[in-house]
Amino acid sequence: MPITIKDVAKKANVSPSTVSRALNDHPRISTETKKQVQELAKSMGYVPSQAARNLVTQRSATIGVAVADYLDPFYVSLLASIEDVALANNYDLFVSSFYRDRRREEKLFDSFYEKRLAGIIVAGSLIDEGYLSQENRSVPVVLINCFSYPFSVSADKLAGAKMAMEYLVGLGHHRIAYVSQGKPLNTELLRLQGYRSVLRKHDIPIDDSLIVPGDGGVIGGIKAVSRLLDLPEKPSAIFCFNDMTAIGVMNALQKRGCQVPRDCSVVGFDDLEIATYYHPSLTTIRQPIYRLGYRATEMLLDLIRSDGEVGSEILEPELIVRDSTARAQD
Amino acid sequence: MPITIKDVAKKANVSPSTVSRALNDHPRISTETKKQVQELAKSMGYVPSQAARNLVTQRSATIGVAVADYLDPFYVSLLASIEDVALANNYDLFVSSFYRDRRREEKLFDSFYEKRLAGIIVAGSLIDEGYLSQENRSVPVVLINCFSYPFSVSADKLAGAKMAMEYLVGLGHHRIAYVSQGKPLNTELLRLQGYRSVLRKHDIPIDDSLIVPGDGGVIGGIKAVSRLLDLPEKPSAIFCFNDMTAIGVMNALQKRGCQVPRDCSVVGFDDLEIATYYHPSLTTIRQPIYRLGYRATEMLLDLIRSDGEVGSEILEPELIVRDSTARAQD
DNA sequence: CTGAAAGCGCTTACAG
DNA sequence: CTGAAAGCGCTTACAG
Repeated sequence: MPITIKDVAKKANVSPSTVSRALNDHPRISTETKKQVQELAKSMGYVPSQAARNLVTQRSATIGVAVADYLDPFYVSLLASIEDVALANNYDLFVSSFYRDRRREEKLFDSFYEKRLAGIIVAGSLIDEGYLSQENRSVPVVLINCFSYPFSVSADKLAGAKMAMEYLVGLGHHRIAYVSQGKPLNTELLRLQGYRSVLRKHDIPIDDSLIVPGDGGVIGGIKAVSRLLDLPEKPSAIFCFNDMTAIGVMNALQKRGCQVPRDCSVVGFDDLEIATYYHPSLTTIRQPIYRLGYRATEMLLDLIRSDGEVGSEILEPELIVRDSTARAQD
Repeated sequence: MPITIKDVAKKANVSPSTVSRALNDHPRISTETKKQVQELAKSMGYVPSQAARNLVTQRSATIGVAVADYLDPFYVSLLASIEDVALANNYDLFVSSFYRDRRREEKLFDSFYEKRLAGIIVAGSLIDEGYLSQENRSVPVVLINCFSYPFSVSADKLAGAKMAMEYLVGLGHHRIAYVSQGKPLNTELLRLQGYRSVLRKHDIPIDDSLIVPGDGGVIGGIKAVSRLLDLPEKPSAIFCFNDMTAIGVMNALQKRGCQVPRDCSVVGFDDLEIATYYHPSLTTIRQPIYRLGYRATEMLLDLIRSDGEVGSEILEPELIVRDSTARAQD
């Protein structure tokens, strides 16, 4: 059994109250007893029980973070800045993934709520504005990349998709495919909207057979390619939902003897580390990952501290040109 | 403020004890009141406080998982099986990374202990057997890939390294480099031991300039290559600490105009998803990732339930031949 | 089958 | 500056 505050009190010949105050640097306590108690507690290996403390103070210093997919480095990279801000403010993190499964996301939220966490950040939510109906549960929730939710930080997916498409069109590509995530979420619909609007703007006809579903991961990209290469008229460029999809796409293209970028250009979305190191390196739309996590956490801390009104924030993405794109051939 | 058991009791005109029993499916309670209370609680949106429950029952249904690096998919893949076993046994997971930093690992352990978690799994520990000295803190700890710790599950790194080296030597390679993780951990030393023993066995002289440090990630692999390509006599094959390192290595080789596998063979360790999808696909040593996490969690549950003696377990790795390796040229 | 009471390990007004 | 007491939200022997 762990050592309790009473054990320390007994050994120090003081009351539990005094031990508590000593350990919490309370002002009204003599420097002497404070130091004595602190040393004794340490030597006994005393570690306070967070559960007991949270219960009595009615607050918690833990933030819950739910990410869509551990295996997508985008979400994992987000954790770095979330952790930086959280630790700097003496919060720690409870991280979990819901594997792009709505049920699991709901369960995760329940389990966070049972723990009475101070607040929750969800990245890649499938519930989206659904969190609004949870407002009777009094816990602040901030979403990343769901701009329709009032407390959220997002990269501008529409602008990002437009950049990618303008760039490809500018290279002379007319048959441009889009490999989606396969789920009709906001973040998906905005990319698709960008895809369509740029084509329309340049009077390029929209061919729905060039819009194929992926799954947000490598496998989805691979499957998408086999559909695209079976088309009577193949695409000369492929815009992908994200970098993981793009890696699957590039891999499948190369396996089928289709050189990137000579025979087909590929553009991703996210700018993961692997985008730089894949061969060929990947042209992509960089999401401001660090800023996303940073601002989301600051926003959550604001909500925790003051219930203050905060709006949804939108950050600008950036086109990063690398070796997976080239001029259209003819 | 969240709804408490008292709120439900008042509204249901029963005592808090009865509410508690109804919600916990206690046997000695009438089916009728049980159902009534359960429905009322649900309609009121009552969610029990885990902190309060843990405090009074003196146990927790949460397992802490500390992994060396979120950005290395090896660790993240481990989470899948850990989660499977944990959820099947009604435990949930508290996951965190210590970013290959010993201080952070220590802090993480403290923070886990404050939460009085049921047990802890550490993958890629830098503390290793150091956890033994923490035994006064009464929490079971299972390590993954640290076979010198009594409660651990590991892949056989020595055997894995030997497989990789025997395979390369069998292809006719004599100048084989090793890119390490850069830290003198067990898991590293065993690979090095395997590297050396195979060379010795085949009477190939050991050239220490071919042993260069990486950092367990892509960047380390890239840096290692610039050192290797500056050698007067270049290696014809490179054995890498892990797949992430190998990706850095392959990338740097290709950037410097060195074709893989024609000019240089590369072997990784882990068999991450990306090993299949990188171009060229990576020959590697497969760690039984799912089994590692699975057995570690079962072992931890045994410890939680019975304090029973458990030994350290070693699982066999497997050589996966792909396209990053070829016969030596001359 | 149900309720009143004690207690888990803390913190914090309230006295002194 | 220190201690006794109450209480956070639960569970669970102990009575009835």
